[in-house]
Amino acid sequence: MTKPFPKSALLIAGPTASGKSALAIAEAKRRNGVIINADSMQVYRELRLLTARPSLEEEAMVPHKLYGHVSGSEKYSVAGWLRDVETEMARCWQAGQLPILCGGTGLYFKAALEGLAEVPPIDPAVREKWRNFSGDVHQPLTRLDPETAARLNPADRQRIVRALEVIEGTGQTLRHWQDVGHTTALLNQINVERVFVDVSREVLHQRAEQRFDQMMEQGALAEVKALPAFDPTQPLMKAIGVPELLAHLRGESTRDEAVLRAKAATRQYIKRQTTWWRGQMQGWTTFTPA
RNA sequence: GCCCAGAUAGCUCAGUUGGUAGAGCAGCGGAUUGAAAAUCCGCGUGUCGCUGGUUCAAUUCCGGCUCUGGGCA
Repeated sequence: MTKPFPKSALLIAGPTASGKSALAIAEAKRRNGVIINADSMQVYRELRLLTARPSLEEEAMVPHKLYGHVSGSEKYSVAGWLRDVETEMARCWQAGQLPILCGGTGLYFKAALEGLAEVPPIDPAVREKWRNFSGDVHQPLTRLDPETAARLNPADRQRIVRALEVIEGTGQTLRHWQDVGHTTALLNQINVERVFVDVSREVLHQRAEQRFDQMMEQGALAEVKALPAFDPTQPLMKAIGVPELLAHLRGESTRDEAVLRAKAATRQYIKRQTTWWRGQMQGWTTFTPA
């Protein structure tokens, strides 16, 4: 009887511009680690600059996975990410390396720690139908799935559309699938160390704004200009800076206005990330970089 | 120097026929299960430029001053 090799993982989360990547690199060097991206936007190939992906130099220092591995034309989401992470973690353990999940997307960490409802795949035609539906969507949901409709704010179109595609695509309510059970959490039975990089709001704002100025100097406009004509509903088209800079390129705002708006969007994102970890992610060790 | 306009929330502005004021944006708080850097909900944070006068009461009316635009010199 051989004792099973104790599997471990290190999770590094924190708001944007908190210094997660630097910590991840230091830990990866020290502990024979592989950095695995846990950020919903840094997966997109087309946006290295605007998503503040680790630089080529940084990527050369220690192994980095799931950065820029997805095309912006794909409909990537938490489910795809879970599949990809599972593969990468298995490879790490096989090679005797420590997986280090690093990123700022709360939902991704939550899904990895707690699992995800096992909703069967939904016919793309059904998804498209509701996503492109132009009228009120709350009414139809009230008819098809009154319980979920009552639960959701009538203005929360995105969640309503999801509930609609689930009830129509599977014949069961979203609530049903969520109650039936979750996938086994990826990090179940694994020795997990959770670190939340905590930096004061004031410093985050200052760093994020400075960082956006640097992005502009390094060619953020060119990056946006080079984007293929993706459907505006593709996730990467909503990455902070993309809508703002596109509006500027269309002549709808000055460069300065676009920069100010993108910086404001970054501050608002920092606030939502902070709220998420405050409310959803109890039990993380906080770490404040020197 | 003179004339005109303006001065109200962090910003851009609205408003009060005299009873201490409200929009957008910013900000702050919250929610969050296949788009999550998404999506949604909640919250005004104020010497109404300063200073006298009239008035029971002035941010509002009147005078003076300061500052900022614009015009005339």
